[in-house]
Amino acid sequence: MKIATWNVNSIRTRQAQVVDWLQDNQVDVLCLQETKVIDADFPRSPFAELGYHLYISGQKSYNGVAILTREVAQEVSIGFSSVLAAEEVGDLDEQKRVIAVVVEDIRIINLYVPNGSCVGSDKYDYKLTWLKLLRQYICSLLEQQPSGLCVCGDFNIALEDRDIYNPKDKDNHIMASVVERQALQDILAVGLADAFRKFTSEEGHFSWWDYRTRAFQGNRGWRIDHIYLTPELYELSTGCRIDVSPRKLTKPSDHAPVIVELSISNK
DNA sequence: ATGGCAGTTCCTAACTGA
Repeated sequence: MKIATWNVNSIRTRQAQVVDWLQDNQVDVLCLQETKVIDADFPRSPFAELGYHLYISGQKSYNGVAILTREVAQEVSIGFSSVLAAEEVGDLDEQKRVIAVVVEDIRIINLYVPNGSCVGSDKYDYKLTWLKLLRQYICSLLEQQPSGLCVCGDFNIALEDRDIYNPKDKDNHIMASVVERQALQDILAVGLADAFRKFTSEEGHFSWWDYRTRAFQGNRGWRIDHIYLTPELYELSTGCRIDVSPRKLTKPSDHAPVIVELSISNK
């Protein structure tokens, strides 16, 4: 079973690239972030024609998440409020950043974590509040999913120095600050492990490169797109890689897809 | 040190992203 995550930075702009990628990479589940489109305008048919079922939660201009699955999902849940009480969630579901499905008894959670803008900004506070709620959300789902969780998406956090091309002086930098990293560590401590780092320990592997500085040409990137697995699934994972090839295309997303393979029989 | 690019809408300017 193959599960992939990809921040496409507008599904309407990237539609053809995603279709091509799906044809070349026969994944069972594809989690998309930053679809940037309301549900009514999501380009469903090109993906349906490839045989995928679509589960989407979008909004105008910003954010937006979607999951494409080969098999019909056993369950679909949108937002934190599908799991947590309304008073806990507050307004944190207004931005469409969370969608989950159950496939092969595995719950696959697709996240678009807030960027946070600058350390100390209102958006940074929002990111930290959001991450605290995410921990509650994952804790609740852990209890009800004995077969395991796959928590993936654009986390907008590089957890370790080896995940950044130039990690110097990043303690107060957005996506690498000490507080953000600790917030993510607190989430992982509930029982999640990084699939990518099971197979690759060296530095120099990234999933995002800034458009503005021609960062991709020099591989000046960050690894901020992650796939985290509960212990049983982690043991069943047989590979995890970042596919940089779509980043080389004309008009690419600034992110590359990440794919994990699990040794689970496909029905 | 600064700004660089790309996407969207309130579309030829302003915003958000990371």
